[in-house]
Amino acid sequence: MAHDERRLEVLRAIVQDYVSTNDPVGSKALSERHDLGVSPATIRNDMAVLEEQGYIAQPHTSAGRVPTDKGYRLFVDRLSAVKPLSVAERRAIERFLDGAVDLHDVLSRSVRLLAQLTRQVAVVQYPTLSRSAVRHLEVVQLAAARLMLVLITDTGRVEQRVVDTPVDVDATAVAELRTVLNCAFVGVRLVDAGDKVPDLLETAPPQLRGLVATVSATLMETLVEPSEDRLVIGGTANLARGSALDFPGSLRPLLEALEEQVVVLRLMSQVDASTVLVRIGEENAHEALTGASFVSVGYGSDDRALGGLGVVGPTRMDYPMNMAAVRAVARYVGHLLAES
Amino acid sequence: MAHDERRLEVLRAIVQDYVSTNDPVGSKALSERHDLGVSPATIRNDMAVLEEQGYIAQPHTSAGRVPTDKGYRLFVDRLSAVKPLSVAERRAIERFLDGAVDLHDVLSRSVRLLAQLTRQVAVVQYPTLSRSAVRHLEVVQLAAARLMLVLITDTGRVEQRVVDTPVDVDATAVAELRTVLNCAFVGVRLVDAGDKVPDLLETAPPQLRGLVATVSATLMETLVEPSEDRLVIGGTANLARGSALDFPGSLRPLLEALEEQVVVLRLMSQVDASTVLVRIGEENAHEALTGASFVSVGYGSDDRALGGLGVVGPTRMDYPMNMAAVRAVARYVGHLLAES
DNA sequence: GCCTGGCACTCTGGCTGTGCGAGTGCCAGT
DNA sequence: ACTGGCACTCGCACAGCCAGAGTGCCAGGC
Repeated sequence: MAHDERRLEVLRAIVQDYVSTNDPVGSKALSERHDLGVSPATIRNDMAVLEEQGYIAQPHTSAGRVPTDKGYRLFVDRLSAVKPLSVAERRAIERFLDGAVDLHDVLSRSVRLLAQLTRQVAVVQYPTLSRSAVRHLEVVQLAAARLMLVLITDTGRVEQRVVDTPVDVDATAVAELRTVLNCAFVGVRLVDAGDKVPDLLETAPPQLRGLVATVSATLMETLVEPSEDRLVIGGTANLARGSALDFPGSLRPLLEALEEQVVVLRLMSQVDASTVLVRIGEENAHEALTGASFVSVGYGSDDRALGGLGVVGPTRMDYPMNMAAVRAVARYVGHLLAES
Repeated sequence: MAHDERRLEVLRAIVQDYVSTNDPVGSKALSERHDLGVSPATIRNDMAVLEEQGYIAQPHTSAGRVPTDKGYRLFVDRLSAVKPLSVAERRAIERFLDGAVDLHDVLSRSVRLLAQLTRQVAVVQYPTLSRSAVRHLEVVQLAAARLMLVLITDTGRVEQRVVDTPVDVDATAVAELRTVLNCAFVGVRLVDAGDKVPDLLETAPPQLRGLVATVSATLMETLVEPSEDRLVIGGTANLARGSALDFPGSLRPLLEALEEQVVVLRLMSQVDASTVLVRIGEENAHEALTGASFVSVGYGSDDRALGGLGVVGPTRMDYPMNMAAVRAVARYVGHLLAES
């Protein structure tokens, strides 16, 4: 039916206009700015139907219409083509990210880049420990009965813990411990490392068993506890751009939620590397994120997502652009981490 | 002269009232809320003088008076006693910071703590690399001609760099390199490490010289470049509390300045561990910080400041409270880092 | 049956004018 | 040197009003 089709076209036009102007859009303005081939009156009828179906709403009687969350959802699912980035933008990404010296550098550059590209708040998750593998384990002796354990993952993360041992340890024991640990764990996914500990206790030379037992307790704690999934956040200044308009009350709850991290981390955990995940307004099921949308995707080599990254902004955002930017940056970060 | 003294008393009263109520304070309100022993009319005369001297100003004719930056300065320098924290607060600090497992954990807990305590934006600097000493240097072989260098400082910072070598390296060379580097650098302040490199080149076994040369170039870069002085920032949500009132335009410039980090780092570089540094409004000589004050202090064992921490808030802040909190947290962080 | 132009209606936002209250500065008196 | 009194100045809040934008509905045309 040409009928329904035009109605969708009207919805698309409303979303586009509203996103770019930030004014509720009326039937007259619509017919002027878009070639819908029908008069404002007809558009009004369509709008009435769209409103009844819950895709748009009017803030006040006699103001224009505004897309609802449901309207944005339809737009994202059916009406928007992901627009490819311009060559200049691609080049900017490369220029910006090349030359990063370590993991933290890669991630903090990414966050700045993403914030700049999208003019939204950018969020980048550190590679999840559980999905990384051990590249190296280092044991440093700090004192007679105090060791420092340094874990280096294949994604470049470095984690350290201090361990107090019940008895003094001598230098050769430290060296042996290092060898034993590395033989046992290098190349092993952290998620599988737990299973290896019992074996290790059996196969280790007798004189090391006590030490290994002490150390592996701490190790397990470091590896298994996924609590420390860290986030880098940037571009919060972008929130204060159209603030009063976009976030009704204040942006405080949103800023708080971002700092809490836990909300964002939960979202990130649902992400995979192949499709861009969009959460719109109420869909986030979190009070502070009312009025906010979340565009995210996993990064990592094709088979497994090491972590996620994305942007947070008002529901009134340019979805195609944000989705494109997020995906492009994620791809590039994935490559960078794969080759280092 | 009892005259001048009372005038200062009036200024103090104005600052206190204004900070707590956020309303310009008038002569009548002053005489009611404080025991100044004189009538409003007299206070008016004093206020006229204070205004002439530039300590206070009135936003509009016939509104009360508001302290100027100069007024706050005088208040901080001469009129305020640093109020000691309550026992409960001290205990809260301990409870909050104990149990931190590594450097990042200590600092991010501190930032949260400080933000909560002061209800301002909190800023904590990572221990400056140049003032730290080498605890351990680790060399990990990633591939035949690719090494990873891991630097661990006595403050718990870990820095890593990947080095590509011109020729393949074998495992024994890696082990020797590790030994050589550690013998040479462990315990050395990073700021002094540069001088050691030439010696190292001479004393190293001949077959290692090439490798040492390659590696030390990267090493120098890591050590000397102080670019990577990192910051942890938290509590930005507190900016959005009284926002409209405290930061006239919007908080965007302030948020941008905080994310830039460079402005804050410059301030941090002036900090030492013994005195709390307060920068008020215009004193910051940075446009974005107009209307903002900065309270900071160095942390570290007594002799040297490892880094700085502080809070940023509106000039209209409770200086004594903030100064006390900042100092207390800095002390505690200093202890924690010293003993680890 | 769908689209269109016209019309009456509603509601918000901005503008103006007014009165009130808060606060000041000055002056004369103690 | 301090105090009480007084006239004056503004900003703010409130009410009333007007204009503009946008809608819904209806009757007529293709």
